[in-house]
Order: sequence, then C-alpha cells, then structure tokens
Amino acid sequence: MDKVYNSKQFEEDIYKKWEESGFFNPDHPDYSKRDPYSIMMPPPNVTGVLHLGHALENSLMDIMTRFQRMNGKKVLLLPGTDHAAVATQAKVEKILVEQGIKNPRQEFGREKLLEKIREYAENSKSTILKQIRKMGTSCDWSRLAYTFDEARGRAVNEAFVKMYNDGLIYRGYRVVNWSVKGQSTASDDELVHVERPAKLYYFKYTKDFPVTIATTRPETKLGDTAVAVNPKDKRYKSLIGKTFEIENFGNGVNLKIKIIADENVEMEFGTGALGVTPAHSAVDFEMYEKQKAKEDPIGLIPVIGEDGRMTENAGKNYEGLTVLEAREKLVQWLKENNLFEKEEDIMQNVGTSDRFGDIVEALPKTQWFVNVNKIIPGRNKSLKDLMREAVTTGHRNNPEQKVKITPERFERIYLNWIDNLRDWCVSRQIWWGHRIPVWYPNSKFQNKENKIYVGVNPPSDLENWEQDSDTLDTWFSSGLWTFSTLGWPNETVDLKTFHPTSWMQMGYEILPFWMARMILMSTYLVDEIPFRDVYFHGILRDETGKKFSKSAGNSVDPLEIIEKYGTDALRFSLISGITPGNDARFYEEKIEGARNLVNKIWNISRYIIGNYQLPITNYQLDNNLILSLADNWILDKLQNLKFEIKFDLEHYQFSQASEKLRAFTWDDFADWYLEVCKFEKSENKDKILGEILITILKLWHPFIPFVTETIWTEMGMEKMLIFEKWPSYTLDLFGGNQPVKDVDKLMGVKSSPDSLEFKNEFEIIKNIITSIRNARSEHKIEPTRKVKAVIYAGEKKELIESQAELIKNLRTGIGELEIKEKGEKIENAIYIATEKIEIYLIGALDEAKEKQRIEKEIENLEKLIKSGEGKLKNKEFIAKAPEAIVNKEKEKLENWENELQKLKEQVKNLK
RNA sequence: GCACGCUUAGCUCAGUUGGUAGAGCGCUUCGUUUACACCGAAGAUGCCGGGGGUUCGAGUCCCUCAGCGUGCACCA
Repeated sequence: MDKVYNSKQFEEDIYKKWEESGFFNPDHPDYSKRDPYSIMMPPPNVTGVLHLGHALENSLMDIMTRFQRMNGKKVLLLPGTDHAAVATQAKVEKILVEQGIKNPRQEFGREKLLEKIREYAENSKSTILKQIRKMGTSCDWSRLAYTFDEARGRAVNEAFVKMYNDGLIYRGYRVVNWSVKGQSTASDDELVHVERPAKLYYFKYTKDFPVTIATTRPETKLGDTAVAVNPKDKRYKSLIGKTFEIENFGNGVNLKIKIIADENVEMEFGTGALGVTPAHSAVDFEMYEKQKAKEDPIGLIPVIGEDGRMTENAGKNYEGLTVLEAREKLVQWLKENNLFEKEEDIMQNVGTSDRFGDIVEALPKTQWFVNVNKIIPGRNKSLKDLMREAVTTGHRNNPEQKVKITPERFERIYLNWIDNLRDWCVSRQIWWGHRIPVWYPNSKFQNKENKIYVGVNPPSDLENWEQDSDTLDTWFSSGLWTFSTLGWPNETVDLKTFHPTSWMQMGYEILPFWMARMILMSTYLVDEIPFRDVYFHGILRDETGKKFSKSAGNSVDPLEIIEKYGTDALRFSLISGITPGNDARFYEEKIEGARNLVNKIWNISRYIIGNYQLPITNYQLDNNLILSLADNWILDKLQNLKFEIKFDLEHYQFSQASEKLRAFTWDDFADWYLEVCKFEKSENKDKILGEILITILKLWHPFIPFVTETIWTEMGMEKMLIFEKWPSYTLDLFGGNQPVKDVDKLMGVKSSPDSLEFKNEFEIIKNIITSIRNARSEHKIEPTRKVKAVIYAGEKKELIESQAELIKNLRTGIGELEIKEKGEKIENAIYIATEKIEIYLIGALDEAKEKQRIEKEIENLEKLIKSGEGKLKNKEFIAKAPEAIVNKEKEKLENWENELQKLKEQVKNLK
C-alpha cells in the first residue's frame, strides 16, 4: 500500500467490479428473501452535464442505498434522465441560433428540428450516465429509464386519457402565460419573477368618465371591458352596475365599460379603481369568469397577439405596433387629450419565462388544462384534496399512506402552495415532448358531431384524423416518475414490490413543481402515495454565498474535483456540514479536509494491515478475551458508534453521522487507541484491531465507498464490502449480548452501565497523560528530556499502576514513575492536581512558569466554583431540580474545591 | 402584504426531549518517536443578534425588536 491514497488508481476498476457483481440489482438471488426498499433517482435534465447539485443528490441517495442494502434490504435505486421538454428545446434552439440559424423552427421544420434536439439529448444523456457512474452511485442500470422512452410515453398517454375520461382534463379558452420568444405557453410555476422599476400612469378613459384609473400597462386598456372597485369603497359605491360607452378611446377604439365590484381590489392602491382587461391578465380573467357566472357578463377583447404585437382590435392606429410602441403612443394621446393626470415611479414584479427569458404576456388561448378543483368521479374528492390529504391525514385517511416530510416546515409551504393552485395548463406549443394523444377530424373527414378522438393509441382510420400539434408540459411525465419507471400501467411485479417508493430526496426549489405533481399523479392513478419519506436538501452556494451557475461564472465541474481529490472526498465534502432544508457553502478547503480524512483512513488501515495478523473473515469477538482498560474503552465506544450512525442515517442526519464517524476514527481510534497499541502488546490485539477496522470500514462504506472497498480488498477479504451486513451491536458487550433492534429506544443511552466504569477509568488515564503533556508544554521542557514523575493516586493506585506503561510511553517523556497511595509534599517539582490524583514532575521546575500555570488554573477553578456555589445556595434548585442533577453538582463542587485548595497551597511556596 | 428560514469562536457551520458551549478550517507554540506533514502534541478565542417572559435552570420554549435571506401573492 502506498503512503498516500491515490483514488485514480482504484475507482474505475472498483465500480466495474461492483457493477459486474450484480449487487446493484435487487433481483440478485442473494436478495430474494429481503424486504424491498426503493428510491427513484430524480432524473437529471438532458440539457447538459451534471453539476454539484446533482453530485450532492447522488451522494445522498447512494449513502441511503448502500446503508439500506447493508441493513438487509432488497434495494432498488433506479436511474434515469428527463427529456425536459421546453428546457432542452430552448437550449438547442439557442445553440442553433448561435451557429447562425436565425429561426430554427422555420428553417428545419418539425421533424428535422426534433432530430437535432434528439441528437443533442442523446449526447447529453450518455455524458450524464457516465457521470453518475463516476459518483459511485450504486443504481440498477438494468432498469434505466428515460421520461421520453417508449414505456414512459405509453404511461403518459394512459394518464392523459384516464384524466380526460374522468373529466379532469379539459380543453378551454382561458388566459395563459405566453412566451413570445418561445412561442409557447408556460405554467405559472415556470415563471421567474423579476423586479424592475416601472411607471404607474393615472388617467381617465374620457373627460366625463367618473373614475380615474391607474395602470402600468396603458396599451392593454384598449381591451378594457370593465372597471373594478372594492364593494366597500364609498367613493364608487353608487357607480357599481353602470355601463359607460367610451367612444374613440386612444383615437379610434370604442369601449363598453361596466363598473363592477370585486373584493380583491385594494382601495389604497392607485385610485382604488382598476381597469379590467380580461384578455391580458389572469386576475382580470377571473373577474370575467365570475361575472359570467353571475350572469352579468363583461366582454373579452384580446388586443395583443401571439407575436407580441397589437391586434386589429386595438384599432388601426395601434395594430402591428409592439407593446412598448403602443404604450408610448397611447400615453402621448392621453396627454394631448388632457385625460392624463400623472405618473408615478413604482417597483414592479414581472413574470419572465424561465427557459426563454423574455417577459411573458398574458393572453387568451384554447389550451388543455388539468382541473384541480373538480370532484373526481367516484371519489368525492378533487385532485387538490388528494394532494392535501397525502401529507395530512394520509391518502384515503390511511396513516400508512402518509408522506412524511423532512424537515417538517416544508409541509406548511407545500400546503400553502396547494391552496393557491390554479388549473394547470399542460399543453405547450413546442415540439420536443410527448404529443398530446388527441386527434381532430381532418378536412377530408367530418364526423357527425365533429367529435374528437382521445386515446392511448392513434385511431385506426388514421388518415381521417390529425393529431393535436401541441406537446405536454414536461412535469406531466415526471409526475408519473415513481411508477412509470416500474412498468405502470401494467400491473407488474416491480410495481407491487417497490411502490410506494421508500424515500425521495430533492432540492426545496422544486417542491411545487415536482413533489405536488408526483403526489397528484400517484394518488389519482395508482391510488397510493408516491413515496413514504421525502427529504429536502438546500442549495449549494459558493464561498461568498452565491448560487452556483454558469452565467455567474462560478460553476464547478464535479468531474474536475474527482480528478483532483477523488470521488470519496467529493462525496464526503458535499454532505458534511449540511442540514435538511438549509443552504450550504461549498469551497476548496472543505474538499481538502475530506481528502485528508480519506487519506487518514487509508493510513490507519495501512498501519494495521502492515503490523498485525488480521482475521480475514467477518470476525466476532468472543466473551473470553482478556481485555485491557484501553481495549474495553475503545470497544465500548465502537458499540455506541454502530447504533448512533444507524440512528442518524435512519433520520437523515447525514452530516451528523459523518461527523461522529470522523471523531471516532481520528480522535479516539487513531490518536489514542492505535498509539496505545504501540506500547500495550497482547495477543488479542490482532483480533481487536481486526474487529475495529472491519467495523469502521463498514460504517464508512456508504459515505466513501471507493476507499473502503479498496482497503477491504487489501485486507484480502473474499467477498466485496458492498455486500457486507451492517455491523450488529449489543447494548452490553460483556453482558446479555442481545442484539438491539429498536435504535430509537437507545437514544440518550450513551453507554451501558457495566462498561461505563471502564470508559471512565480510561478517561482518567487519558486525563493524566494530557495533564502531564500540558505541564511539560507550559514549562517548555524539551521533548527529548525525561523527567521523573511521582503520582499520589489515592484509591486509584491499583488502576494507575496497571496503566503505568501507557503513562510513561504516550508522549509524556517520563523516565521514572513512582506510584503511591499518598505521601509528603514534594518540593521543587511541577505540581498537577487532577480530580483525586496528585502528580509531581521532578527535575524540571521553573518557578515563574509554574506559578503562572497554577494561577491560571486557580482562576478557572474559582469561576467554576462560583457558579456551582450559586446553584447550590439556591434553595429552589435543591428543592425542585431532580436529585441526580443536584448530587452531580455537589460532587463536582467538592472536587473543584478540593483541587483548588491543593493548588493554592502549592502556589504559596512559589516565587 | 403573508409565510418561512438565518443571526453561536477570525471563517464555514453543528448543537434531537431545557442541566457546566462543539467541530472543521484558520491562528500560536513545539515536534520528524514502528501508519499518515493530506501528520502529531499543547494551546488561545464565545455577554449563543438586542430586549422581555416562563423555569430551580434557557443557545434550546414563548413574546417582541433589529439585520440578512428565501418563497408565495399582489403589482391593476
């Protein structure tokens, strides 16, 4: 084994071996009797390559996967990719435009452009899959899925048709978000709100119009059909219900304006009166629908076209102008006609397309929508109800079918989002995506009722039909992900075995996009929740707190980090220091630290393998071994560690688990126990070190699979580590040897009562050693200089005598060691008082330094004593605090006072 | 406007039923002794954002204020 662990030398081969072993596949015969555990990998978009966020997700999922697999589950981690409809088409079009093709859609036409996009997507897909392998992710490649492959396409059609037949999908003329640049609709969630300064214009339609209105978009007023006021607003109350004929507005347009009442109008904003443009505002459109329902309809006049220019309805003077040109022109006209009152500067949020980047226009269009409020036939519930139920009472009021959210606060955020949910527009005018499975009779063939055909498969007389040219929102297919990947709509064994899936993790930024849609689709179509637990991770940011992004120029390529530091270091650095739902910063020093840790584990193993005869089978310590104090101490800690790591991982405390492992491995095992083993020889050491090394390799394996598997091989193990079982633990190593099943019950039990003593006694030895080192250091005694030590050990005499070799050898620089129960004070010696033990170091006293050192300790003790006395003087504390706490306080105070007294006496004699 | 989060050591962050404040990095001093300088030993640094309350006891629970950040809605 080399001095330094070289990740590049091993990683590729190991991944290949794992893959070939078949252990990634839950169908492996060795797993046949196991309970299932499943994770569906959130499919990365085929728009590019993996970034750090994906690397984080892969780390989290693979830790869970390996952990569950070692704990005896039949684990399916199913990999996949997402065609990402708009995102991919937008990306490829952008590239083509950069290559000089002005309008790719026009120049290539549907088929050829799709071919270009497919080529790009396939390319990107294969890169992504390679990167997932690089991350060490132990997923089942035999079940690889793609949202746009045949099986998933079938599921999409099936879902659409079922929803259509249940009346949950309808075709309607409604106001939608329209990206002029992308020439497509977008759902509300695909908008990114950008704040920018705008002007609020105040004016009247005509001189004698009774109300002044305020708007940031005067040009849309050419399509106004009403003015809305708050019904409580006294200023306007008398006008409600009246209709005004406006002639020649903006030079050439006639308007019919009805004054309507709407509670959502804010009296304080602007003039408290709002010009209603049903065609170009989602809110106004709602008023339009409300009026229609009240049978007091108002008009709907689209004045902006899909090209972003004013339509014929805007009048001859405006037709063909862009929105901005029209705005200027109308404001000009208002000023000329003395209708203009004033303008104000305000900040405004405008919706932009997340993919095309342009400002989105609201305009009315005939589109396909999912009705989230309609009662589902036979269920007495709407889709909204289903989405709500899944996280509250449980699906069908079954607590077993409840999605548990980590961290909990996201539950409220989710429910809040559901409350504000509007009908979901699912049709898109782009070409890359699942074609809507709807056919219209073509001109050659007019069936009697002009009926449309909606079906999973095309109509048999295809020549008479024309398929809807639109495609589906990408989230329609990804909403099916947890079960479309398992063979749905067929009733497959996989579906029965692995659904609902066990765990899902995702970034909180896609909470509404994805989680809600998966819940919607799954509860409606499969009658099950999609996953039992969902975990939200935060966003990774750079060292200054900025999000990583290509446009900001701070993006980091995970492959470069792997190249430089290794996959294990990357994985460890990504999950250390993170907490559920909170953002985390990621920077080079963190990776270095992780790399150092990996190397430390490598060297610990290298040392043990090189110096001891390790058992090469899975060794269990027997009860007959004669163990030293240090042996007991470390083995006891190891017992605790095993269940604490398990507990933490079961509760998704990834960072905490890794931190505990690090502390045990480095601080307890390497810095203390291995150092002890250099002096404390016994024939048991081979077995004990073997047991500890084997155990920590297993515990580390989910986090850093490559280095642990490599060491495992170096140890000469026959089977691979990936297939090993999680180390079992007992509450009491030397007592009942009962395996502990319920980890939860053990929380708070830090150690078994019997072994507590061993632990504390070794802590006493550690304490003595540290105190001696400290005194030497404070006295600046040269490390090579040996001193004589005398210890007055009181009742601990036997204990300390038994550990004399350790005290002498563990870098304390003690030549001669004398241990007595008690004795006379020794002059001209360094004096150390620890709890009930006194130590003299003879032959190296520097009175000034000694005085300084002891005075410092006295000061510390006095502080402690003061606070301790304060507590114990408080009668209420004595009366009300639990007895155990009070006794502990008393004991501590006694020890401190004892120590203080000794130190004070000592310091008296120093000059 | 509504909601949520954050504020703890120089930096980045932990801190699970309330019981003497923790880690990593950085810093200081010392050090190449049978793994590791990607190392070891010893150390310094905290009114746990301010104020109030509950409690014998608050970083932890409640109220309030401030600063920062995020989401949602409005934005006419």
